[in-house]
Amino acid sequence: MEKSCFIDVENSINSGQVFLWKKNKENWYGIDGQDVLKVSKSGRIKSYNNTKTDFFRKRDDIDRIIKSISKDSTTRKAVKRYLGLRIIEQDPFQCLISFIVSSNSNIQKIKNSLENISRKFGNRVEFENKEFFLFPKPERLAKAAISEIKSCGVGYRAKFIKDAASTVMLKKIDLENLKKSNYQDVKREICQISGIGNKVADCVMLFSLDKLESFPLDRWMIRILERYYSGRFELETKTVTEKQYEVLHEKIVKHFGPYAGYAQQFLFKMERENYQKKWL
DNA sequence: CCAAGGCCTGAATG
DNA sequence: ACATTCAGGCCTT
Repeated sequence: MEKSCFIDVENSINSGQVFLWKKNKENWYGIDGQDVLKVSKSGRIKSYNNTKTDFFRKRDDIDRIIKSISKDSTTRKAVKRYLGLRIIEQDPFQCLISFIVSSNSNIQKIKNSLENISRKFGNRVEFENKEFFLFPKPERLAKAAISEIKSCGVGYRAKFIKDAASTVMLKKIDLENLKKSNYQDVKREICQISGIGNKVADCVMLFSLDKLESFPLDRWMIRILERYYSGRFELETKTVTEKQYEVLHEKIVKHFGPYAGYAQQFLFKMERENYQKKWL
């Protein structure tokens, strides 16, 4: 198979980008907003209601991107090991809520909470004789009681979820429109939603708003930078303050270039596998 | 601008 | 058993 069109479905889904996915025999089934996707081993997509989507970003010139981000031996190793790993372009609202839920949490729990949210507030559909719950629309979450949202296991994030849903419902923020804006503007916009800081914003922007220079800096990525790039990306404070995050991101884009987000995904995947962390 | 403390929750650790 | 810690952070003092 040609390198440029190969998609490693398994590793792409199991890399902390999406959560509402499960495997059934050879295929992966997942929720993407108001659609259900079935992805075959080769990356062929069949969907419940044919929403237009480029889920695996086939439009990206992956060879060029890989060449562009391969700036050091660590990245080159990660890219080689996880060839076919892709950035996923998912439904923006689902992505927004997913990463609000993700803060101060872990993959297992995020998945659990999101499944509860879909089951409780999303529409039930049948696809290939299987039952699915679509991701709830903004209106539904906006009008939900905080206590109802809390019952999904999200704790103090319940209010963030409700507020974020209201913000989208009232079109104070137009997610689709943000795809056309630049990195700085989008980040400023969505960081106004409470529950969304730098890291969550970068995830939302990278995985749903077409901002490939986003480089989510969580504990893992900080650890990776310390371990493999000693000195180059030094933190000047003990904790990652807002200012430090910004400074660090500038250095990162200077090093990895405009597709830094892809580098992040390869590095993240490699390090998590090294530590045998569980995925979905 | 930075540091410290609090926050839901459940799995892991002592 | 039971308490404490920790996990893909963020918000408030």
